[in-house]
Order: sequence, then C-alpha cells, then structure tokens
Amino acid sequence: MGIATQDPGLLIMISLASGPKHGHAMMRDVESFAGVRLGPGTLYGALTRLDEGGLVEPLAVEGRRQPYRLTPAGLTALRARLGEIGQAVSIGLARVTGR
Amino acid sequence: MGIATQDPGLLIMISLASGPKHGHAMMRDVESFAGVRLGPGTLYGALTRLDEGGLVEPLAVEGRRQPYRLTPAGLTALRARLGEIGQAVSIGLARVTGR
DNA sequence: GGCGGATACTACGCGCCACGTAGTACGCGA
DNA sequence: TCGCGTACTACGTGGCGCGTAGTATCCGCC
Repeated sequence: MGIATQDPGLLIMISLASGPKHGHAMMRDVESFAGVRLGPGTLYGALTRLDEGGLVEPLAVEGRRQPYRLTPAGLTALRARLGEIGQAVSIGLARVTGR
Repeated sequence: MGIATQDPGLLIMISLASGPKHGHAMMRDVESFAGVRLGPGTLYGALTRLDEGGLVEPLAVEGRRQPYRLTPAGLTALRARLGEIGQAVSIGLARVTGR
C-alpha cells in the first residue's frame, strides 16, 4: 500500500521530476521512493492520460523504450499539487498527534 | 492521494481527527482546511465505505444529524497513511525545487 | 545456438467509486 | 408562510485503477 493504491498520475509526475524516463524506469523509481508497485495497465494508462492532458510529453523513441518528460505545465501543476497535498497532510498530522 | 485531493475518504478521516462530526460539518471542515468541496454523493458514499471498513463508526443520531468518529483502527490507518504520503510529497518537493 | 530470464511494452476487460443531480424534510427568521 | 440554510437520501454514469494476458526484444550462459 502506500500512497498506495491510488493516483498513479501523481507518482509518475514525481518520478519524472528527477528527469525524463521511460515507462519501465518509472515503475522501478516509483517502487523505490514510494514502495508502490504499479502494474503495466495502471502505469501506461495513467501515462497516456497525462500526455493527453498536456502534463507530460513523449521524447524520441529509443529502441523499445518510449521516454517521457514533464512539460512546463506539468511541472507547474505538480508543484501546485504537492503544495496543496503537503498542507493537508501537515494539518492532518497536527491533528493526529495532538490528542 | 489526491494524494490527493481526489480521495474523499482521506479528507474525511483528517476532518474526524479533530473530533466527531456529522456529515455536513465534515463538508464545511474539509472545504476550510483543504479547499475541496465534496458533494453529498461523494461524501456520504465515502463515509459509508469507511464505516464498512471499520475506520469510522456512527454515534447516536442527533435529530437529523448522524455524527461519526474515527475508530482506533481508523486513527492508526490515518497516521500510517499520512506518514507515507508525507514522505512521498517531501521527496517530490525536493525534486521540483532542486532544478 | 537455443534457452531462460529480464526488459519494455500493448491490449483488454472488470468493477469500484468519484461526482453530479435530484429529491426529501426539518428548522428558523422576517 | 415564504424562502433560505441545513442535513441528508437516492440514483445513475463515466472514468480509471488494477490485474491478466500477450508480444517482442535483448542478454548472457552453457
């Protein structure tokens, strides 16, 4: 579990924030930093949606690999999202620890 | 999760972490601390699922109001969840700021 | 040189749930 | 008594998370 079973799109974007990667590399990265194993259906489905939403974009194919990177809009969206989530989480942590 | 903000269950649990509340009060609380407005279908649906999962439990009805509170299991789950999300978010923030 | 395993995807389908809309009912102030 | 806010219940729909299966390539290794 982990952030577990939800929002693969966010995990993918965090992964791409450290540089362009192809699908399989994102799987490994996400698993290493969040402990979440995304199946292929989950990962590539979310990746396609992020692409359609203009948050990530494909780079030139490298053999069997299709690399992606964050678009400027994606980076902006990620920052905003992380800020909002971080705020909600810190409020939550304050509430669960102060009792 | 939203890490998200698309996880009404998490928002509800954070709301209940500050004390028992009835549905409508959670709506207001969630909107105030997360800026997310949950519609009735979203809120009560998620609340029912949390109840079925043993994470929250209903208290005695007060007129038209049905209050809920976190169960011990719910509090434990919330703490764990917030910790995991917080870690992923801090990693993400480090990545988006260090470039 | 063929065999097995890791890599890197594509394809497909099921089921849950986020979300909106509509409807019900009570209470309160003017 | 009319309207407005409160507090829900009921219901339908589409999206997407997730698993499974299939395809193809590349790399040793004996």
